[in-house]
Amino acid sequence: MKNKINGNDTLKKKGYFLTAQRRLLLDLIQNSEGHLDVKELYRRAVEKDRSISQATVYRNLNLFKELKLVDEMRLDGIRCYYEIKSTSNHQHLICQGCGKILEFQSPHFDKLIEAVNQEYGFLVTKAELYLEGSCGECKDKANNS
Amino acid sequence: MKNKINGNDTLKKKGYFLTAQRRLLLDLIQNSEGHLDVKELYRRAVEKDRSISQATVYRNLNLFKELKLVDEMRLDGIRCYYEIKSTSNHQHLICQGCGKILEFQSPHFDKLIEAVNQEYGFLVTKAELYLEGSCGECKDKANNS
DNA sequence: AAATAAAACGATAATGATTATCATTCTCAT
DNA sequence: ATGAGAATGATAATCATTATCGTTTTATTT
Repeated sequence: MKNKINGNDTLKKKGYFLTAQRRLLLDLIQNSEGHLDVKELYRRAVEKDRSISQATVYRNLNLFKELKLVDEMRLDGIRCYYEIKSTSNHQHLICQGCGKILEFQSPHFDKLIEAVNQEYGFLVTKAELYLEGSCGECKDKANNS
Repeated sequence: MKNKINGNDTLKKKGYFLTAQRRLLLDLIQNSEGHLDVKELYRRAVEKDRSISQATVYRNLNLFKELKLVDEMRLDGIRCYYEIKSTSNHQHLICQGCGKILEFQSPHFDKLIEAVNQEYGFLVTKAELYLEGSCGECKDKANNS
């Protein structure tokens, strides 16, 4: 699986250099299952490039955010998670039992955004939903104990 | 407006002391318009009690959270805001233009929670929606410039 | 291919928010 | 009033993130 991201093009088009570090980071984010936080991304980056710096990870995540190449979401109180920007605007469920992160989509969400716009005259540019609770398995476990 | 919070009772019932500092903090949170962050809460607390410590503010906010006396929400990437736990589960809009925080309610939100439960077997215990954008006024301002 | 200026890098110091520590002070049941 | 445990104030420690700075890359121009 090669780097299919248009990120490389986007960087150049906007006048940024396409460095080895940036290519590596975009690659890792794209090819990761699930959701990466800064620490985990750095860990994986170091495996491939022993000399890469944490500062570079932070710097470039901010750049990617700016260029809308990645989405940032705050899934627990502390850490941010990153994923390649996708067209489907799914939201996330965090299970407090096992820490699993589920993704979901719902027409209600879009209707909600619409309603906010119509009823309050508020133009939404970023929407992030944080739902915390128990996934099916953990719910059952709690009941059986 | 006196301290009508059942927090005082809750504290005692759970075996915590009802200290002057705790009373003050609950009072400030309850009687504040809008949304307080730690810094602002501390500022206001110091006005009333010159010797209160930041640590006490953090400590007790965590306690209040634990006892479900206050709600914590992360309205920008950095700060948390606190408000007395209310029965109406409203959500928040943050205007990027003027920083204003609006509250809103929508039946779509409850439907969303329901859908998550039914479709994914996920039991939601905490829901927080972060909507960022432009309020009516700031939207107009942007259009006229 | 060598020279160049701007951009990006690595290492690390600095910052800002939050938590932990500890000696002292309160709280409240006795 | 007294004493044991809880809470506080002051401050050090931690953790994530940002800023700084000297060096190295990058892409372009000779």
